[in-house]
Amino acid sequence: MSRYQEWLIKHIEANPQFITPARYRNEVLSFLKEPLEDLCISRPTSRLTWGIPLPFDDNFVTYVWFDALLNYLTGLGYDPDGESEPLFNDFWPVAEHVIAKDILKPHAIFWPTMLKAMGVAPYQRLHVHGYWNINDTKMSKSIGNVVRPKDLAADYGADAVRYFMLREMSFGLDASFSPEVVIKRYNSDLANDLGNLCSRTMAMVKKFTGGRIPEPPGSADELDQGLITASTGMITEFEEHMADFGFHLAMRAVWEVIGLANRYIVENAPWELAKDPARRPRLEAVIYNLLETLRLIALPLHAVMPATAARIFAVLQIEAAPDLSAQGQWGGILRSGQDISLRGALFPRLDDKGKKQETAAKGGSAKKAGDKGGQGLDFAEFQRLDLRVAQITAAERIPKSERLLKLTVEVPEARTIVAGIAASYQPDEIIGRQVIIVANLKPVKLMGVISQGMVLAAKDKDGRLILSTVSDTVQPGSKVA
RNA sequence: GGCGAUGUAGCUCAGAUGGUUAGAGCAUACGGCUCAUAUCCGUAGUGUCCGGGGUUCAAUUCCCUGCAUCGCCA
Repeated sequence: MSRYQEWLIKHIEANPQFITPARYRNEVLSFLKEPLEDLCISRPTSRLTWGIPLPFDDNFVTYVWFDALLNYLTGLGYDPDGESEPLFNDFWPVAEHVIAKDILKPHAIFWPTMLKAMGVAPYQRLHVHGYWNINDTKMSKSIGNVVRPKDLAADYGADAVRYFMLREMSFGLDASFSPEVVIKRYNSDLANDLGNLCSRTMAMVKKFTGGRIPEPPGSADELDQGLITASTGMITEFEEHMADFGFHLAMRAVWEVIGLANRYIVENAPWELAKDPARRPRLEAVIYNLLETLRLIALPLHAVMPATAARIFAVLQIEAAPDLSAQGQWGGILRSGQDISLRGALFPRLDDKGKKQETAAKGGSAKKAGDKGGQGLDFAEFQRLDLRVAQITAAERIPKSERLLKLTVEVPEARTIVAGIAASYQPDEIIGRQVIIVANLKPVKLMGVISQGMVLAAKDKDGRLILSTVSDTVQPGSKVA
């Protein structure tokens, strides 16, 4: 790889957009300041039971980081002898990679190097995103705090979920998911801002302009001009941010116009204009401008919230397929005189409780089993317990607490568990021990430390706690059942 | 242990090639409107810009170091 190090540095420097966001570009460049070592692409079959057999040696396989790139190439019909299929020639030159931050190195360094060595051009760009945390803890199958997109869509609607995902995460950084955050975003951005803007605008159409789209005004005052400039500017801003994978910024750009439109209503107070017949032309101009703004808002939203955008277009009686460049200008599309109306809210407000559902950690049927109680434990219920052998790798007292120790255990991934055993054990005497833990308890915060599980212990008659364990050493993380 | 990213208002994030009063949204408080999904608009804030050292006339912004979180590697 060292042979291509200089080339790669130059390529990244010459193409600032090659790796985005820029923080990851910097990360790669600083990694490349050190000499690149060659990597071994094979593993002996004695160590790796899976993998792709190497054609020239039965005792070795190759595996993901090397093999995956080859699949991308051959999947498109790449041929090393230059006889690649049209698919490859069409798609490879415009390919962009989207990855999580943990596999930055293979995609930013190993693969471009491999491609260069093969004489194949690198992909256009590499986009790096962070992780979704769940209630401030890692999403993990062993903790069981997994969020299922289908459940979310059922709870909030696919459009709302799509919006949330793109708006809440600053692309590149980690983000935090919780039902509370979703509901907050939903209510403030979708219900209050966008939904209510549509609602109040359409109500005024009904009340003040006979349910019809008014004629476009012949002139624009300062307020109108501000709205026009902002709305049309939003289209290009949206396109730029989307192209850069700045999804949250793209969303923000749209919401700035939504906010502006809400202000425009207050500043013009159509309900006042409606009281004076002489100001009828101004009233109609204001309504028209609002409808036109709604149309322009729905245009970029089509990419993110297709159903919502379609509904707005339907309300405005626009039949043409959404097209940013063809319809992104102010005016000329709404058909004056058309009867229009909106029935129902775009995004009915959610109350904190009503819609709030435990999306994490609970299997539906198991939840039922838990309700029975009292009559003894049925087997399904028992099966919900995830008991595992954990190896203690670190232990320390939690300041100001008499009972609590903060343990780091391997199951086999590292976890922090707060255990109330400080009265019975010194931290260093338990390091290295194996204990049995409940691995799928909901994380809780104890004395400011998040505990991901619970250590089982027996209580002696004098109140001393004796740690549970297994009778022989086993692999950390082994299930107890 | 090594490399790196991140650390800015209660929360999520912007931002400045170093230079007068550091920003936005949400949350909070108060005020206003009534077209609207108890929605909207306005006003008000608060910040040792992670800690410590250094360079400088001047650092939150540059350098060093420490701490915390996350990722990669060993």
